[in-house]
Amino acid sequence: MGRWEPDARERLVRAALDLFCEQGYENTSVAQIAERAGLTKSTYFRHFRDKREVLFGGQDQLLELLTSGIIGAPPSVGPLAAVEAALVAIAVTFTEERLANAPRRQAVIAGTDELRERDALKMAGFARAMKDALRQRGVSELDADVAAELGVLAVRRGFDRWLEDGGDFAEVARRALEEVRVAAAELQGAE
Amino acid sequence: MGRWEPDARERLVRAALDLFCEQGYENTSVAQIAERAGLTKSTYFRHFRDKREVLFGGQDQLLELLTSGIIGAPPSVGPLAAVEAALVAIAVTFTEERLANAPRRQAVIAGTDELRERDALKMAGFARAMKDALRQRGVSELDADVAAELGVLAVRRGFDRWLEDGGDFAEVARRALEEVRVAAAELQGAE
DNA sequence: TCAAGTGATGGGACTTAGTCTCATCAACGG
DNA sequence: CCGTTGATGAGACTAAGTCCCATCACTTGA
Repeated sequence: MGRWEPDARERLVRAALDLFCEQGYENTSVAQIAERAGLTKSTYFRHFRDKREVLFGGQDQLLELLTSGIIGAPPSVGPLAAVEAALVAIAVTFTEERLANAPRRQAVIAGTDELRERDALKMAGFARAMKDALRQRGVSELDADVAAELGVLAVRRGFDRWLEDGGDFAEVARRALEEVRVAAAELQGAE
Repeated sequence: MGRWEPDARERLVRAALDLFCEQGYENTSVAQIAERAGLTKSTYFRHFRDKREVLFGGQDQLLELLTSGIIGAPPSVGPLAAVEAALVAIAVTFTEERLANAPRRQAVIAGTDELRERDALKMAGFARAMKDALRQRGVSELDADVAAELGVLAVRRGFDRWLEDGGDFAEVARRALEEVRVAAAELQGAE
């Protein structure tokens, strides 16, 4: 395991975020990112499959956590309770350090179509993972779809609130899901 | 309004879909698409902003239809009924001709991450449009979010069924929304 | 102590997406 | 018949992303 300066990957992430904030995503080249990290373009593409991905690292881990969170929930509980377990499961990745960088990261993503595209795909991946995991629990295709979609909505809303208020993501997400669940219920009769 | 061979845009769409099916999306270059359409790369990029967009034409129109469908719904009806009006409004774009090309188009999209990404962004755009339109009706931020997300889910599910069975999209989508609505209701107590 | 192996990196050639600018050509109005 | 307009062609250019090979740091085993 040869190594010169360690943490090449993290250095690339930091360099990218800094540059994107300083001069914008579009005005930043991969070569520039690599250079600031003390590396080259070749090395960049060994760590990230494209220019966007440097902002979306570690989301594969989230997929696994969501899946195992749902599958690991007690067999007796319903789909939404299983989704809640999934939200709690991913909370371990929402660390202080992540919170520190999140505002800048979100600002960059929000300002670039190319990045919002990647973000949308990641969210769709979350929904897909939760749906598949729910199906494994014997939940119907329709119920799994609805529960997963409400789950993703809760993640999005919970994340937004976490950005503002901080605190324990598990608790924030739990409240967001409850909120969404009640809204979905009350939507029924409202004419 | 000078014109040589008419319908350049449609020719590009057809050429692209054919080539993507014949040799795959990744193995097809924009220059190839343009050449088969009897045009050049320059002209291609005047009609579509990138290589992906040739498969997603006319979705701006859908945004307008969704928005006006929701805003134009009777003021007395609830969020989900307004969403239903939006689904009915977009049905005019789901023509026989579109149905004919849809299977091949879906197959290409499903097989390429880059295209699934664009698809996810479009769906997120639908949700955003519906949410904003609902907000204009005075619907709360939370309720608008939930109703819009359920609406997009209904569009997705309705579209899948329309691909298989054909028929009137308005009716199919209406049924899909009703289905989703009932599922969301029954999800509440299920333990 | 040194030689071979391994894994991460550097470097450069190459293809293609996408932008930009300028020339051209067909239709249309007067 | 001429000037304008709008769509196209052509080609230069930048940067993303791929590929291949050389190189260097570190490890392992004799």
